[in-house]
Amino acid sequence: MAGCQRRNTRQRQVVLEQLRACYCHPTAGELYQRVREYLPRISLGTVYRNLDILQENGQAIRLAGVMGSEARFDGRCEPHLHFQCGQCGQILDLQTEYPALDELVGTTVEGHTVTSYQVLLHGDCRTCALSGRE
Amino acid sequence: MAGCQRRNTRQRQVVLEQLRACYCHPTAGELYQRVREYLPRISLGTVYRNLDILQENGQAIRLAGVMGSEARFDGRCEPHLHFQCGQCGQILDLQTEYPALDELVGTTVEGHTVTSYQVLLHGDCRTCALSGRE
DNA sequence: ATCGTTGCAAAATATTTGCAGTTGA
DNA sequence: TCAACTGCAAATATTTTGCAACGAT
Repeated sequence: MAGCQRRNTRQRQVVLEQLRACYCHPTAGELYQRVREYLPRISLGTVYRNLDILQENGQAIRLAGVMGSEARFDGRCEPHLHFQCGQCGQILDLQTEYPALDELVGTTVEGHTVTSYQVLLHGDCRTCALSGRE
Repeated sequence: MAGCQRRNTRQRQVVLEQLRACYCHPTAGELYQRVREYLPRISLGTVYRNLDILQENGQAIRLAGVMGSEARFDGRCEPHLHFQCGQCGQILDLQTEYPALDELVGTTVEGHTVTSYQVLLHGDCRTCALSGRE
């Protein structure tokens, strides 16, 4: 179903809307809970299917492999840095820019054409650092 | 079991050995298959448990942001770029270096202390591009 | 001897899918 | 129309865990 004529369903709209409204890089399950406030009868399968389609459209990004075994999603698609705290697990968008990486997009690196990138910084977030947890 | 005295078991040795011997950034299941050639009675649970411990030890990395729903692992821990092909899904290590990011390690970005990072480039690999697939 | 580790099997999680009915273009 | 989409429920896939036996130190 990749090259077909997509329809603009209410479910797809609300999934995208709530993904964008939410700064927490939600898992599919978390997003499902939020979307259910607007579409109580939506199913988790539909959320997964729409997340796949939104990725194809370039309207969502999947962050797999971040701590924990659930994939997380981001509705902000301009390349930007992510930071994940090793203590609280929270994922944050950073404003800091890396022109060196932006310049790779559209070029070829070691023979491979680059169309986008993801950066994940690991460490201890300000809140955890201040609270002195170790 | 995080702060305990680790033992150097044969299972842990072989898991690390095969992770390093393998340039394909294997999933836990793929690694399990390889390790079984040497330790036929090892269980998948043990592979998962050892991958967790190796990550704690800084001897393995769980790749962030990769396509697909299984986690993938890398036994090469010096920071380096990864590239994943959107067509064949293959993940490659790149040699290209990005000092700008190395410099972030040990510093604070927007208040958050950075201890490590991962970069994943997306695009079309040379092989897929040459084979003209779209 | 101690206690971290293992294999096994079951449980818990997470994701995908078949299908019949619904709906957007 | 009619093919894309949905809800539901079942199927799969992935990861984690309890437990008794084992083995490194």
